[in-house]
Amino acid sequence: MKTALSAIERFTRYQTDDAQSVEPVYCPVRDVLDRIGDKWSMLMIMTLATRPQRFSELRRAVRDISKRMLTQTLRDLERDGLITRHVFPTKPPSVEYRLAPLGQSLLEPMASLIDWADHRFADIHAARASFDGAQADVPR
Amino acid sequence: MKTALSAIERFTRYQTDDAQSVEPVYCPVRDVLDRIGDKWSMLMIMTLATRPQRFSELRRAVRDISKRMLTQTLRDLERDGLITRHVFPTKPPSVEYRLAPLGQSLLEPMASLIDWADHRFADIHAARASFDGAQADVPR
DNA sequence: AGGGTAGGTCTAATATAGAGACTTAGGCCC
DNA sequence: GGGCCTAAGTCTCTATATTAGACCTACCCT
Repeated sequence: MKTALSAIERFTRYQTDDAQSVEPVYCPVRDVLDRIGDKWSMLMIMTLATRPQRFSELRRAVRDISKRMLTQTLRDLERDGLITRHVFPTKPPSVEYRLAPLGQSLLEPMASLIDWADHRFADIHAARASFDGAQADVPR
Repeated sequence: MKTALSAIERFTRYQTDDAQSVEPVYCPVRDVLDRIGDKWSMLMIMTLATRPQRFSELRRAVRDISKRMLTQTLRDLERDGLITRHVFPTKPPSVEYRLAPLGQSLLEPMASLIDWADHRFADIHAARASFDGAQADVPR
C-alpha cells in the first residue's frame, strides 16, 4: 500500500498545482493511460503475451473486434514500440505481430491488474446487482 | 515474470478453447477491463486515491471531462462498488465521493501500471517519433 | 432584485467505432 | 481455364458515444 500511494501521489502532482493554470498540462500518466486504456490495446497485449500471432489469429482470439479497429489498434501499438510487425512474402502475404521488449515489460504490471480482476469480479457483480436492485425508488 | 505469465495464461484460457463456439464467452478479465478500461474510470480512482472529493473538485482535477461523463463515470463506479457517494444536506447540497474498500484494493495494481507509465513513457515517445519519421515512404 | 453556487439533466453537434463491400494476386478444385 | 477461396487490409456508410453548453432548483449574499 505504501508503494501504491507513492506512485499515485506522484501522479496527482501533475493534476494539481499551478500546472493547472497553464494549458494542456502534460501528464505522462494521462498520456500512457489514454494510450493503453482504450478498448482493445490491453487485450491485444495480453493475447500476444503467449506467442506471436497473425492478423487473423488475433481476430479470432478477440472475436468482437472489427477489422478496422484491429488494424488501427495494432498500428498504434506498433507506433508506440509495444509490438513489432513482420511481413512474410508469402502469397497472399502473412503478417505476424509480436510483443516488443517494451510490450513485454508491460506484462508484469498488467498481470497484477488481471489478478485483481480475477479475484474481485465476483464482488463487483454483487455490488452491481445490489445497486440495481436498490434503484427502484431512490431519486437523485 | 513468472507471476505475470501465469495470470495471463489464465486469461487466455477464456479466449481460446471451445468456449469460442458458444456465444458471448464470459471472461471476467474482459468484463473488468471493459469496466475500468474506459476513458475516465482509472483517472477517477486515482484522483480519489488521495482523499474524498466533491463533484466539482473532481471536475477541476480532471479539467477535460464533461459534466455528463463525470456524472456517468461516477455513477458506474458507484454501481460497481468501487466508490461511495455521500450527500450532505447543505444548500445547495454537496456530494462527496470516496473510494470504497473495493476501490482501495484496486490502487495497488494500478500503481504498478503508473510506475510503468512513468518509467517508460520516454521510450514510448521515442518509438512514436521514430515511427512517425519513418512513415514518409513506407507503403502498407 | 440580481448574481452566484452545487450538482446535476437535457439537447444538439461532433467524434469515434462497427458492419460489411471491395481489393490484389496467387492456390486449389474440377 | 473459370470459379471460388484466403490474408491483410482499405473504404464507405451507419450507429453509438462523447462533448459543449443551456437549463434547473433552492438558497445565500450584497
